[in-house]
Amino acid sequence: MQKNIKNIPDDDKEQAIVESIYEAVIDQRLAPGTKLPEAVLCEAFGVGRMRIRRCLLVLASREVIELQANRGAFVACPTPKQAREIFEARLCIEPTLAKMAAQRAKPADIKNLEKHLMKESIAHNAGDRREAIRLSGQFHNSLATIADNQVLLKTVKDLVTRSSLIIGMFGSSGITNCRDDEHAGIIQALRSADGVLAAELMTGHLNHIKDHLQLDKPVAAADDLLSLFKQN
Amino acid sequence: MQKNIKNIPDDDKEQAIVESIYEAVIDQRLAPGTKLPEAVLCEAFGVGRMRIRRCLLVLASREVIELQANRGAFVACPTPKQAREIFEARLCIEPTLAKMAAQRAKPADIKNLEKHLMKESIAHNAGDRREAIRLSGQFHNSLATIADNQVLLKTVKDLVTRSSLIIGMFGSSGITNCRDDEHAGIIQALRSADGVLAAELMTGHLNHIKDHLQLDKPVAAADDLLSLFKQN
DNA sequence: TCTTCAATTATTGTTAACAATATTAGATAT
DNA sequence: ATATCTAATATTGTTAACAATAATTGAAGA
Repeated sequence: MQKNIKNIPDDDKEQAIVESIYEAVIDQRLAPGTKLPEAVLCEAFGVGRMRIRRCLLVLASREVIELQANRGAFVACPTPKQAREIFEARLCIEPTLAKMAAQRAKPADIKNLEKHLMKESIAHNAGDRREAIRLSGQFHNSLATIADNQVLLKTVKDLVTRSSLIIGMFGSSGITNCRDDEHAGIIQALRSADGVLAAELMTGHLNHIKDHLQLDKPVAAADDLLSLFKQN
Repeated sequence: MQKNIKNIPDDDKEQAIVESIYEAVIDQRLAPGTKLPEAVLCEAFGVGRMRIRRCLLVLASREVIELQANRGAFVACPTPKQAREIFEARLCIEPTLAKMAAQRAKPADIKNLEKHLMKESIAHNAGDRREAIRLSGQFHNSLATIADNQVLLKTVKDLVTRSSLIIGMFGSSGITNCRDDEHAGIIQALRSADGVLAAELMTGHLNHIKDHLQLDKPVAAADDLLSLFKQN
């Protein structure tokens, strides 16, 4: 008889906390270098210190935060070198991923992407930079989802998250980073199941983002945290 | 003044423990499904339970082991679906990585690879399957090192490690999985700085490995694995 | 002999107290 | 006022005891 194997108890809750911090990083509500004190996070998420510490360790293992001895957790500050490596990794992975997505996209997938694109466009026109960044990251994750590969999805998700940090540190503040018309082009390539075109467009797209970075630029500082997570 | 920022105290030791378990998985000294009791690991590495638990969490976050609620840690048992996704991910990443390596390989890199290949050949001829698997995994990591991209290195390392688990579960026991002559071909491509060829050869190489898997092999259910490996 | 159930044992998960370290605040001196 | 050193505070890291759960054992019954 098949026994129902449970994961770590309240793993769901911890996963939710990790996810919540991921989201905050993607949305740039958590700037690079922000300190994440255990006590504050315990308060914010209403859990014990042990849980928070586990979440922080997972986040550190994904290099979304950095742990310093006896000093605590800080949102990661990617170096220019790391930024180059991350975008190089994205250029290595995502074009092929786009190709895979083009080969596998079902009509429902295309429809979802179109819906997504509209949201992007709205956020963009409304000047909601934060939402625009969030959605455009989500677009890249969506391709991994369509390609139906959990391994690559997780990898891309980490890279996209860290890209948000990079953009936060090295991005020209005035310029939108993911141009939604480029996303539109990729969707069009998926629609016509043109994998090679999708890959080419993705390469160009990532290069555009990368080229708009100023990889020699000073850093920003911290915000207050409790209010950020408090509305649970 | 540049302050010497230390990481988590004895982070080195924990990293060594994690690395040690990685190695054991790669070498197939730890079979899929093997239970990893905290007490045993504490004894083996001479550290407290807290340390071990942190290590296990990191390993779980990399999907090298699986944590089950109130039951403990087990070496991961990749499913056929996961196996396909992992090799698909490798096919997505490593050909491009090989291309990058070909563009960046210095003479010293080539020399190291040749030395490595010789070791592989020796292990292969000696019929030391375990060592052969270990070395051939290391070959793939070496390319990531030559490509000089830490992000991709870490990703590939995880994929190679999990590939060892896959080979352990689905591999035909008689057949060597990484054929060293294919490695030799890739090295030759690097030597002549032919990135496109290196990528093609890598694609073929990974496909060969994948094709030698029997992904519909009767695999013991997770529950049965427990009793299968109970050696305590 | 094989099942089933209960009691025991072993293992994992959590908590709270404590230790170690870093940060802050305050006093003193230049 | 500024800088420096020291004491006080706050935060992180560790430990050990305890709680919760699963695995094992053994007995009873079919």
